[in-house]
Amino acid sequence: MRRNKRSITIQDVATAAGVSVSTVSRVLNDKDDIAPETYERVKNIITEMGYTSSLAARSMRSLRTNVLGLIMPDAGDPFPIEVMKGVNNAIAALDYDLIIYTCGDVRKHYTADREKKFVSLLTNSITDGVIVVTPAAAHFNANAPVVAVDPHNESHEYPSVISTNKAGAMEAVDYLIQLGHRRIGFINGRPDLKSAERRLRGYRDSLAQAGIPIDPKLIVQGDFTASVALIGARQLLSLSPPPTAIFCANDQSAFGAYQAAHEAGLTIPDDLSIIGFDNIPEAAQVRPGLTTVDQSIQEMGKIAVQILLKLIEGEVLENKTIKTTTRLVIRESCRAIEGLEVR
Amino acid sequence: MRRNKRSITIQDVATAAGVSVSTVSRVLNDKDDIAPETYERVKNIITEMGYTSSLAARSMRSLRTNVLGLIMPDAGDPFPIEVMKGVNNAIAALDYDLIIYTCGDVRKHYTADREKKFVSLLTNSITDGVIVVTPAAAHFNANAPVVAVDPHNESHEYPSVISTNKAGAMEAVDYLIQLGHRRIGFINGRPDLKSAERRLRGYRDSLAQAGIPIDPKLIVQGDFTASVALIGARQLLSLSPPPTAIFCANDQSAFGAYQAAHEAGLTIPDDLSIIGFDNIPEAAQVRPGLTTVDQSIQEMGKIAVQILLKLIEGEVLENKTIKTTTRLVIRESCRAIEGLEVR
DNA sequence: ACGAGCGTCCAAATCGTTTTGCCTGGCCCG
DNA sequence: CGGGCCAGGCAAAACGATTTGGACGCTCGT
Repeated sequence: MRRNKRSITIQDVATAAGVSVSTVSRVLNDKDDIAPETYERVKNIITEMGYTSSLAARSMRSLRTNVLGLIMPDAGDPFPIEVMKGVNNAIAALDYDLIIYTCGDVRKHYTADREKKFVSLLTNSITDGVIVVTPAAAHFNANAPVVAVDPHNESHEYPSVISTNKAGAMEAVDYLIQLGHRRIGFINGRPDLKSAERRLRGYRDSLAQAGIPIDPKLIVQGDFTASVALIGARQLLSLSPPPTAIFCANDQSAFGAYQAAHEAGLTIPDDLSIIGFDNIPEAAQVRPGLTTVDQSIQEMGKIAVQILLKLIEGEVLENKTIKTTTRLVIRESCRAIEGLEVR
Repeated sequence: MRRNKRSITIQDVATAAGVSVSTVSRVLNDKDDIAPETYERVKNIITEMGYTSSLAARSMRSLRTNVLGLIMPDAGDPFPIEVMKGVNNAIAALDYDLIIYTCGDVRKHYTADREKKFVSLLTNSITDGVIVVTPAAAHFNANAPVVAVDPHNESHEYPSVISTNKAGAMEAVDYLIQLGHRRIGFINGRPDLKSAERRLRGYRDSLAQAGIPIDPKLIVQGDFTASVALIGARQLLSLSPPPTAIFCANDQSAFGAYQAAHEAGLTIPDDLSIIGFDNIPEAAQVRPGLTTVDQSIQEMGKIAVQILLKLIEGEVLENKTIKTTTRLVIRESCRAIEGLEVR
């Protein structure tokens, strides 16, 4: 095959500087026990030659690599992307680097096996620890700390960051009820995800609390994508009587509902109120602005980083699941009904 | 510090299977010269023990790692994200893995130095080649092939994938002119990016070709973000007379213009036509749907992968810059003016 | 004056793989 | 019956870094 031109090694630097390999190594790692002048000289030669130490060799020898890993589905789903941003921003300030492994579309390439493989791959060698977004596997044989963000289910061996899904959902539905809505549809998320289940639970509990009976026809299946939500929303709007409001398990689904409303000639919020979950950036850009439950996804990524660092430092966690609080963000997609005050 | 429990090595597998290390290695790499029964036995033990070979050790010894790298700014910018998706999808089908290095916000952490550092880091050891999105540096001392997507400027040592920015911009402005617009504003992109410059050039050329004089006040500075574009759009709308249409250097900027129109009480497209560039997914979701120049960003990522693979295989490229063609996508954000037919 | 202590550096071991060359039986063939 | 060949497997040498245990001069205290 291709014969690579050998790259510059620590050896080359050492001979160029007229010192030993180990001396160069201690310069690189800012050890003491080195004369200021040699330090300076070696340092210069390093930058001059454009030398970078091989991550492979480095991480093979020493346990610490100062690299963290992030494993996530890529898909069209904005959730992992937002987590990524949060993680990235949190890390940029630190003395760590980030390696992201993405496994492709959840529905095509991403399997629990791939996930496990990547966790092994990263923790076995290169990284000091990894964050896994919406992990499907319950067990990893990792060789470094693992933190999960929004895992499929909560009872796990690894610590995880999740938001108060149920409370958030209740807040959303409470808001709709307060606006006078009684027939409220729900577009569910992927049923295999714990977070979707919790939101459904919040929907049910909120209605029950208000004494509104639950109509099973008002609950349709979704999978957190706009396209499937579109189908569900059409179904909801074809009921008689149709719901006056729809609570969607995530913002993407809400966009699907927007489109269904558009197709049906309904204007939002006058004819139909819609509320989402997540508060992804697009929620603010869409017209009318989407009222939604903010779960500050980036914040979740940031917290995951903090936990991971603690674990790497050897600290023991007091509790393994960290909950981030949700918050209702009111924009323009909901409206009061039945003569209650408008806006 | 933390004393890691040593992970399972090829040694452990070897002793467990009662064979030598090298035998396990050839099983792993599907070499011949191995008895079917030993192959089977070792294979079983491997899965049983949940062994994964250390990427670090592997890539240190052999040149090929079957891992590609992607280096990109993360930022709030959807462009690199779309490239990422394209790259990822292209790779998922192949026998390669992908490692992504993101350098944080362009305006904060992302510097040419960091970029170079990452290229060295990845090419020196772990990856067989890397793709860099909107690279700022003109030269990398890489030890493996490098391909750029939408580089800051075109005259480079590494091959790059760019779209026909100027032609795309001309198509957009031609379209506006054809709709009867004469006062057309332009919100520029980041001036340090070649692509922005080319789009500006297209804007100028298209106007010149139609015999419309260029009013410098109609060109405002932007930086590819919605927030800065908002300021520029306000500025444009405060001119007298204001433009009847605005061409934005990217979709993000167009969203900024949307907001400015909203603030000014103008409805799109009746009072103001807006056209973008990129065709990011949000462009279809926004109301009214954004007419924009599609540069199929994901496709660019895919092409970058193809080129990179060729380089890795040792092929020589016929030409170093590959252009992807743009295409005008007409949605609802533009309208004919002055009694020309509507829609 | 002599050993201890200190500052600076080096040689060698080590990490977990892949790869190369060699060994060892068994089999075939002359 | 003996030599050559082949399949199957092993031992050892890389790869490029970090870490450990000294070595080698000096200075200083006693």
